[in-house]
Amino acid sequence: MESVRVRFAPSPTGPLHIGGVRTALYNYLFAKKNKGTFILRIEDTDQGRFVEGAEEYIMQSLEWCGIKVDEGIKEGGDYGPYRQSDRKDVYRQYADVLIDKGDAYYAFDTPAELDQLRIQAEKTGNTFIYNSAVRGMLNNSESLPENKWKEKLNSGEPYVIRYKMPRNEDFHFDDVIRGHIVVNTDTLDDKVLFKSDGMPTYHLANIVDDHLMEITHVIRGEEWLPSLPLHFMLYRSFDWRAPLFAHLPLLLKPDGKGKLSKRDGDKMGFPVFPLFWPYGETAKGYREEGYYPEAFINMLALLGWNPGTEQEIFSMDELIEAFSIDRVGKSGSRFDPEKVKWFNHQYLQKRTDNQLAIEFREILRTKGHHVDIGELESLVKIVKERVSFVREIWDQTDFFFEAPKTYDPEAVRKRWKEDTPAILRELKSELAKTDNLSAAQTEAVIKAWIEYKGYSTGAVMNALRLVLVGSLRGPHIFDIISWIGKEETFRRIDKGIDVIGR
RNA sequence: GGUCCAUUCGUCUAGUGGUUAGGACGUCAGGUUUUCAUCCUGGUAACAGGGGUUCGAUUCCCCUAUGGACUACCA
Repeated sequence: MESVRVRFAPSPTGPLHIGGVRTALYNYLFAKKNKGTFILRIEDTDQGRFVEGAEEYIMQSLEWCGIKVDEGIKEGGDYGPYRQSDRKDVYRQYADVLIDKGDAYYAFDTPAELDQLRIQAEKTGNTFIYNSAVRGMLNNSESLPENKWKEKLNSGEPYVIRYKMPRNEDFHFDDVIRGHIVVNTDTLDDKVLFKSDGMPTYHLANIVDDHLMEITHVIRGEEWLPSLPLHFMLYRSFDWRAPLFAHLPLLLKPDGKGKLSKRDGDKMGFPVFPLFWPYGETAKGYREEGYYPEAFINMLALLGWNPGTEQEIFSMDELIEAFSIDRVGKSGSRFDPEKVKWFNHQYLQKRTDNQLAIEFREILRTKGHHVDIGELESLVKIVKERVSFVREIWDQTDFFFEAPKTYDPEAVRKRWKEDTPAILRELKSELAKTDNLSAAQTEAVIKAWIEYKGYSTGAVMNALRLVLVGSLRGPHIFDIISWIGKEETFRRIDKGIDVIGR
């Protein structure tokens, strides 16, 4: 049995967005599920759109996501080079093969001339298609006499090589996700295969490389579906066996219209990139926003694919095990930023207190607090289930580190009565009698005391919370007292009485 | 405009020629929590429309509508 080889083939024109990451992920899952090879090929045949740093960004993004490349620029492999600009020399000979076979030809039309034709066609409500219908009237080796076009060629006049799309043929082919598709070749055009700058276009480079790299399955975005007939046609012309194709549905904008684009992130307040992109127009990434790669990947995997069971939380290994291309949907998926947060919450709960303490310690440092890791573990334990992100731990625990500076006026109005200061002072002296202020011990002491005195539990507890936290929020009050200690508790009671007064 | 693709709760989706059309996110309500959040329980909400085929269509076919992709010497 032939081994599976798939490739993710982005073009380094900027940061990879989540749609691209998902394509990479599905390729990876498919490869690993089938004990195959995942290849990263950089398609940089358009020199004009090359963006510095993009290639490195792509590799780092995959790494952060836990998508491991088997063959690629950094990893090496037997089918390199893995960057198309480094393969420049291999493409021309294949274009020539097509010319020799009569399946391609030289064309000398300038971009300006073609633009003109398109504009003219548009005026009459038509679309200009460079194909068998007009080929003979244009400036190419099909229309010109042989001596004429050879002369142009020899004189160094710029030219492109175009594929000679057959006339009026119903062309049948299959897509793993879409099924059987039939297209009449008259609706297709004579695509440029080789550009005047000496570089191949996507179509040629892609087919040649997939063949040379022995790719068995092409899994890519749906935006390529319209050019699939051309690609199959090329395989036929070369007399190569075509790989299987699977076109993934697109990711759509959360608010409705159109496919998700790189600009949507900042516009709608959620990241569309895995990592921060520091060049040009800067854009935030999931990593910097505090998402775990496992959560990000889990969400992405389920956007357009489902396991057919009700399981939702998947590790990468579980995804590999469960993945199947037949369970990829046909329609576009609207990206929902809310659901990623939920996934992150799930993954955060699965982390150990020690891991979270280490992560939180970094944030604490930036706030100027240096706390023993053991203490942080006990703190994290108290609040972890309340948060979805590590950075939110600070929002839930700021009052553990800093006494309240202000007191929520609304809470004061509702919970601070005439006799509150006196009660709190009483409570203080009651607590002073105890040395052990564990949460359980504190709870026992306070509750017994409240009962003995016949006070209202709500009144005491809320007032106490108010002086300790500054507002009516946060975890159990006994946990707070236990963590900050007796002295700090007393200081806060005094300060609260002093500031709130009466 | 042309070509191709798609269409189940607001969103991601399961599903079947006969189901109370299932789950998750969100949302709402109740419970737990002396607070807030979490959590638990419950509710809300969908087969785009019209024709067929059929004893019966959400499911199969056609049309329409809507959405999307492509329509470059970009990928």
